[in-house]
Order: sequence, then C-alpha cells, then structure tokens
Amino acid sequence: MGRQPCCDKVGLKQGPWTAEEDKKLINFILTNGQCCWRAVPKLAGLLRCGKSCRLRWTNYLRPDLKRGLLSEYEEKMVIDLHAQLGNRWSKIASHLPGRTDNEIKNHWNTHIKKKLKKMGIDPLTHKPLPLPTSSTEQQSPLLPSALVNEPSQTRENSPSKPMEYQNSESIEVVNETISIQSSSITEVAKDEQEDGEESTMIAKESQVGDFCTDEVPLIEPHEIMLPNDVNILPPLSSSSSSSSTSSNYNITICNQNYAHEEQHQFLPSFDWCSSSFDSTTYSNFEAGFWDDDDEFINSLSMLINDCDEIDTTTRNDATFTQDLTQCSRMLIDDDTWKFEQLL
DNA sequence: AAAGCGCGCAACCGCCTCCCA
DNA sequence: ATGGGAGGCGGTTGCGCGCTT
Repeated sequence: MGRQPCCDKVGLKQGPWTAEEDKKLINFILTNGQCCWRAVPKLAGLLRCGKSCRLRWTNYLRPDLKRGLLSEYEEKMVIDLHAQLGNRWSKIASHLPGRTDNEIKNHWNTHIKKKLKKMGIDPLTHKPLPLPTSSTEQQSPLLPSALVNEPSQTRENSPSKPMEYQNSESIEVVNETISIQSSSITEVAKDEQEDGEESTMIAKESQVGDFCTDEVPLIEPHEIMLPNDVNILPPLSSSSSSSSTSSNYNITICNQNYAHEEQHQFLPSFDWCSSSFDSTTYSNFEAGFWDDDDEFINSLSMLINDCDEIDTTTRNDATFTQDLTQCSRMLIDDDTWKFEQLL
C-alpha cells in the first residue's frame, strides 16, 4: 500500500486558479488566518485540495510577496546560498524576504543555471566545469564561449566557437564561488544543528568572496507592503510576462492570467498599509496573520466584501482598485513609491 | 500570417519531516 | 516509543506566451 493521498481528489478542481477561487481563498484567510489547510477548502467553499490552497497562497496570493525578476543582489545571494545549502530552496528563500522557494527554484532552473554554465561553473557543485580539450568537438555545449563577454545575451551560443576560459569575468566568478564554497563546507555541516545561527554564519562566510550578504538590500516589512499612497491601476495589457528595470524594486502583486475568464471581477480595495500597519503588525502577520489586529482584519474583510461599486474614481484612495489576481506585474519605484504598470 | 519552437512559471506529485496523541 | 496526520519541501510537468522562421 502506498501512501494515502493528501486528500480525496474525486470532484476536486485542478489546474489554474480562477479569480473567484482566489477571492474566496483570500477572503477566508484574511478572516480566519492560516490554519489547518486541509480544512480550508471546505470552509472557504473551494473545490480544491488543501495543499493546493496552501501553495496558491504561499506562492502567489500572500501580500508580502516581492515579485518580478530577482535583482542582481538577490541572484548573487541565491548562488551563494545554493553553494552552501544546495537545493534547499525553502532555506534559501528564507534569506530573501518576499521570495518564495518555488520562485527561486524556478529562477534557478531557468536563469541562474544557464548563467553559471555559461561562466564555466557547474551549477551543481559550484566548481569549474572540466576544461575542454583542444578539439572543438569536445567542447561542452554547456560552456559556450562568446556569451561570456556578453552576459546579457540569452541565446545559447554556437557550439562552434572556442571556449574562452581566459575571460576575466568568468575567472573571477569561478574563484569567488570556489572560495566561498571551500569556506562553507564545514559550516554547512553544522547547519543542521545550528539553524538559528545560519544568518550569522552565512554573512561571515560571504565575506570570503567579494560578495557579502550584508550588501543585500533586505526588504523591510514596510517596504514589502504597499504604502498608503500606492495606487494600482488596471492592467493596460494582458501580458503576464515580467519585464523590469534592474534598478527598481519589482513588486508584483499578481499576474495570473485567467484564460477562461472574460469577466474580471474586482477584489476589494485594499489598504495594506493602514496607519496601524507597522512592524508589529507585520509580526502578527508573520505569526498569525493579523490575528491580533481586528481592526485591520475587519478593514480588509470589509474591503474584500465590498467589491461591486469600485470605479476608476476610487483609484486615488490609496487602495487596490482591482482584483489582486487581475493585475499585471507592477513595480514600485523606490524613489516615489508609485506603482507603475509594467507593459 | 501562420506554424513551430523554446522558455518561463504556476501547479501538481509524492516523499520527507515534524508534531501530537 | 510509535504510528498517523498534516504541513513542508524539492522535483517535475504542462500550459501559455513570445519569438523565430
């Protein structure tokens, strides 16, 4: 007998979440907090598995998610942490506020892996890939040459080009990675017992290379949450892809595309950053999702439940004016804190 | 303009770990 | 001490979209 499935899948819906489902889930969690995911779908009126609800919430609907492309710092930190922790995405994610393990995992698999390979680094071991022999037919396709000089290039290079290990950037990164890793091996062994000291340990180790986690622009809670004067405008296009400027914090509220839903329903106007939303609130949020902040919850719930009369004139009211799930990716300009649409 | 292809990412699957009775 | 349940986690899949031909 195998393990029992986490839930009875008969009659349960699978596949992409609809706006209506998101709304129900958000509404339920804002009202009741996170508890007993198995019971959530039933109580929230969803035909979903509890796991599915949890994933949807943690990976997508959580309001503290910082979305959009990873910044260079974040990317570097991911590489650094991966060298120490391996594929322990949740641990890596715990060092990157607002990022989910799934997001980091995806980014690793789709972007960072390729980058490292292009730099001649084995993404698994963080060691240099074996030097190819002189003959071109032995050149690894994973070690394309030309791109080393063009980091922004995304295409896989022509395998006919010779490798250029002499490239200074490549060498530098390799050395850095190795130095970090070598210093990390023994520390990582301790990681299991000394989880609490992980941050300190990592910060210390990171100083081995020229990259230090201290440099990482950690996102304070108030930076993750939407400030009072934030406006979110409806998407101007249906594009769900993210294109971002590297200098901005890219905070995406949501970008799901509901392919089968022509009617976009508006979710509540939302004021995450009410005056009471300070670090204390954030702590509550982290611990029990505003369990101790009735006023805040009530405010959110009220907003959630009052979503029929929203029109564009309310946009200046420091609130979400559109269904969270219908927003395209948006970014927060770190200077003005104004939301802008990423087109 | 249309078809094919590749990429990115949300979601699923199933094993692992933790906690509690 | 142990067995079961629930959540956590990492690997994988499949779909949608954009780019190329």
